Amino acid sequence: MQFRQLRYFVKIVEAGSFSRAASVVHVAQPALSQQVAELEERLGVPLLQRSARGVRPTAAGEILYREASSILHQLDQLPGVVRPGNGEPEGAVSLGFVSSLAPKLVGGILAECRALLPKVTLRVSDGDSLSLEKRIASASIDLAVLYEDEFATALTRRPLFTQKMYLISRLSLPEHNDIISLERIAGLQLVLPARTNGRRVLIERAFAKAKLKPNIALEADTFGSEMWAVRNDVGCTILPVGNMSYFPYSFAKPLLIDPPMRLTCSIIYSSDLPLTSAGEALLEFLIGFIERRLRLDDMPGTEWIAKR
Amino acid sequence: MQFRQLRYFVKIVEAGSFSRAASVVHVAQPALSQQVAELEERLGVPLLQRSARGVRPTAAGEILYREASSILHQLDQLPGVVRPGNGEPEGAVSLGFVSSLAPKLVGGILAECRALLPKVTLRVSDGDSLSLEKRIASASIDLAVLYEDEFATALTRRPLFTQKMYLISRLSLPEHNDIISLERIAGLQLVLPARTNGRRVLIERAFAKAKLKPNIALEADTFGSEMWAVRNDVGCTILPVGNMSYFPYSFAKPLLIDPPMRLTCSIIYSSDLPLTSAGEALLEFLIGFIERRLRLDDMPGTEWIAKR
DNA sequence: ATGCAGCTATCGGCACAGCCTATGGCTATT
DNA sequence: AATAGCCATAGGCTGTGCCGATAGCTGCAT
Repeated sequence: MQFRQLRYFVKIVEAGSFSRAASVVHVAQPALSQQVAELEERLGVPLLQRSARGVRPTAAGEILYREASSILHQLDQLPGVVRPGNGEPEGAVSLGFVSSLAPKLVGGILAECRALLPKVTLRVSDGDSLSLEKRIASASIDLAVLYEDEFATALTRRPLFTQKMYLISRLSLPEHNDIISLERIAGLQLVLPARTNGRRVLIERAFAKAKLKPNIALEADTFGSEMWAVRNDVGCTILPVGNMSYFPYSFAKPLLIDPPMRLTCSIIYSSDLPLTSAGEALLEFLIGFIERRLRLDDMPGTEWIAKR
Repeated sequence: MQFRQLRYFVKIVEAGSFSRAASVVHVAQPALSQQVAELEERLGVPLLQRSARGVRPTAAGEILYREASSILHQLDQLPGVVRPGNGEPEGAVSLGFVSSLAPKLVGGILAECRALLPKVTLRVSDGDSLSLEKRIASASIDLAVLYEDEFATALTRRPLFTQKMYLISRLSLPEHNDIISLERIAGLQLVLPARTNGRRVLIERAFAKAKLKPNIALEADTFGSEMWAVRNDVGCTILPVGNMSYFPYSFAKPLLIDPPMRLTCSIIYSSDLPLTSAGEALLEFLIGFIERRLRLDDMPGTEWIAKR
């Protein structure tokens, strides 16, 4: 793949014709034909619809145009971005939040960060813990807030807080003292998210450690569908009670799990390479922000562990 | 600028040495020296600290490493992303929100969008209306929600709602019927955001139309500082009353402005090129989401105008 | 000190990617 | 039917970027 090909392609789409674009980029028209042809071959998709009046992008071409523009834009910014930041944190930082936390955090973070670090541009995405981890590894995002206990060596981890896990079910189970054992849970139908979810990973590991196997009745990837399934008695689920605040439906009393299971929320970033100064500043800001937000909510079973 | 250079550079940083990287990318070591030298010259900054044991990135090099990794990652994704999406919307969409609206909207959007359009990855940024507009023009983001009345021709505009503007001051002003004229306001000290802000642009235009000039006592770029300044009687400001809900401080009663001034909130996107199917889906989702959110808040002086 | 091992920078030569001009085929317009 | 504009193809040329060889540097062992 060539940078030049993308630049040509973008100019051709904008000009609506090979020949007009040729005069814009100061090369002869056949050169553009060649480059686009190679691009199309490489991607295995026709990108432009040729006609006697010029060209129009195909569906694939439109997608490529957007992606390419964005890439080229980043490329243009490089010379400015790369100059060593002197003093005030400045530049772009990409954040990733695990989907279950994103709604609670993102809005406030955007607002406060803009006031506190006005020269820092934030980009925010969400996803499940595993894909966030991958995106950290590939340096596609700088910092991620997610649920995870064990990490690849290339990641630095700042644990923030832990949450006790409870068994949630539609109907009451006959347990003493509101405590239920893993053995008992192994006999129940469970509703859990897919294996890319940090909570799921923790649960699997707890079962494996006790030489048990969870009995998964349904994999529900969005929290809403998971709650729906539990409410309709498809099975039980396991989660920190704090997560349920948005779903005040009628469930049985949560049962504490024995042995206790704690979900850890951390901020991670790549160990391979230090953060930029803007990244550093944001890391500290995030820790403070999440702590404040957490104390505000005061969810049972939640314990703050990060040091400042 | 060449992709090859970025790819080489990234590999060199990861390998910690030119020669090791050379064997990784299967070229001779001098080729890498050349390419990096050219890259450094082009950017005007040394990127690598050479030593007898290998190389370490300089501060600028670390920044470039992050940026380059992210660019190359996008590049790698291209072949997969470009293939025409059949049926369900899929792919990445970049959204921009004007800073004053971002906190209210972003969290909920991430959550609902993930449930509704699971295959769509969102990237979110915020900024003031003018920079968002620029980023739309450069295709660095796909859709933006902002305050603006007049647009460059290359932008398509979907107006969402308008809000009546009021004069906010610390102390009561002796006006009849809670209405104040622009002439009167021209005699007052104002606290307003910088010229890149959509609200500021609207106000400037209203004054210009009446052949008046606003008397700016202070430019306050974050909403918090603006409110602080008004509360401390540095001057008055002009805004939709809905914006003040987060600042329940003691101000005088808002005065309606004569002639009436309405701030329009719109979604914009590039007219040059249609949205991807994921972008289309998100546009419709956003309109619905913002309408619901607005009706929930029920702010006085707000009028929904978008058609479905 | 001296030599060695390992690193990066420089140099000259070569191959090919990518550009140019010229041209041909196509389609919509006149 | 002629024309004007469009894109694709072909053949020749040029400059970019590769290679191998080598020089210069630094830290470490002898």
